[in-house]
Amino acid sequence: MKKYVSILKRTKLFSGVGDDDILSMLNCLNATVRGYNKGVYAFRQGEYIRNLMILLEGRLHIQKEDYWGNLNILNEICPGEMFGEAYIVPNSGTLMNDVIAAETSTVLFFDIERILTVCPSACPFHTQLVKNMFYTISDKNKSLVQKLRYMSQRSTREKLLSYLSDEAKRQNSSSFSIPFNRQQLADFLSVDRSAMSNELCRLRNEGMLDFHKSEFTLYEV
Amino acid sequence: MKKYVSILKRTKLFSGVGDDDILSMLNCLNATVRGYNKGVYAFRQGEYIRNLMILLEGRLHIQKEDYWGNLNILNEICPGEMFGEAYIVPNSGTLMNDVIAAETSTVLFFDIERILTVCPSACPFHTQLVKNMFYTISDKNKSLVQKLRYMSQRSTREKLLSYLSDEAKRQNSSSFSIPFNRQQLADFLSVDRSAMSNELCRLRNEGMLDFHKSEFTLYEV
DNA sequence: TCTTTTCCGTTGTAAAAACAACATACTTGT
DNA sequence: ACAAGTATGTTGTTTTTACAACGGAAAAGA
Repeated sequence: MKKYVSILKRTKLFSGVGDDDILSMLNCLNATVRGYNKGVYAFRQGEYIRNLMILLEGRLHIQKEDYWGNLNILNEICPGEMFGEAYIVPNSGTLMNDVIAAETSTVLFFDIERILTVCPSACPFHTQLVKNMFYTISDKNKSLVQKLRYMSQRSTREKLLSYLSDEAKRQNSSSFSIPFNRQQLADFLSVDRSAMSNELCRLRNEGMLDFHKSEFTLYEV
Repeated sequence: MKKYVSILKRTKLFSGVGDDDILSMLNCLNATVRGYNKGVYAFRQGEYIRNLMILLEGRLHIQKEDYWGNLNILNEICPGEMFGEAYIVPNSGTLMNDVIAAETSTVLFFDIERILTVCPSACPFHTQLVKNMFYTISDKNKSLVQKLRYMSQRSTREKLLSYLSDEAKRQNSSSFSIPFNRQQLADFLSVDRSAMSNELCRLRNEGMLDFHKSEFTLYEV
């Protein structure tokens, strides 16, 4: 468990907590670790989730496949990110999506009840942890709203532009890279790959942007 | 403030807290009340939000209008619901959407820092409040993911069917009513109203469902 | 009750996306 | 280095949606 402390100290959840305290908190919170090979399902629709999780290594995709095989990547989890927080509410039902390891991944499992119920005065960092957890889930909430904004755009062109301009703003540069290949980006935005590829090239021809692989550059008008 | 206790005791946030305790907690949490007439903007894009809010009476729509005037209702807030939780993270930037009173509304404002930082041992219900708050935001998170699922459907037909079947499941009946008129439903699903109306009638002709105004009935295959 | 406004369905047209199929460039594994 | 597999761009066709415009029904207001 010790080898993950260096990762955890950089996560939002443990921000402001010292190394030794992280270790003792992991014990206190009943944390366990599990690995998933690339392409393996970590969780499947219909399963019960009773833990809060943090991705330590690798990359996870939260996705949903409909009756006709259309795949939609609802979210991408990167190392240090927390997930599963939507299902820890008592009687919240079963998981509605699949979680698949886009790369070989390591996941940390928490007992959420312990975070929320253990007397805070017993552990000096407990208050900080609750605060961090709240900020984290609040942040995720915001990014969901953000994605909802991309998705609410009517055309593929607008979906692309809203996503790419947000990404440029987020990375603070008109040149940036995205964590998707074409098919994944199409799935993320819920559009057809070839139509999207088409639109990207059209935008390039119009001089609005340029790209090589997953590196994009946006141009002013 | 006293007159709102009967509303608050039925909210998720104050679930399990007694009347007297609610009153004292409102003081402790620096709660204030403000009213908005129907059609008035409660908040506008670009404003800073530093509070957590609960809608006491009325109905709010969280919406976004793009450059070309397309309106998208991102969410509907009903009495007892908490909102604003995505913007209380330090340095989370300004509000990205508009909040408009769909009906004349009353809103309760909290100081979020007090909830998270005041020593819990000083107030016996503090732990419960934190727990409730976490469950609430977690639940909202889930409903955002749910809406994302509707939006990720490629066609208007699929968007309608996924939303309506979810609503039927949620209300536990094949006959149910939705809180939108046609234009609002179209905005919610981010599609054209007339095209959606068209698709609804097509579905009715195919015998998959029936409707009068906002009352819907789904049929088995 | 009468008028005005809003809501809903309908139709035709133009635009856009989905789909299918293929060519080329790039990766990966051996 | 070579072969096999994957990713990306391209084109033409079909399907679907957006848009605009309108008529009737229902609701709200005077």
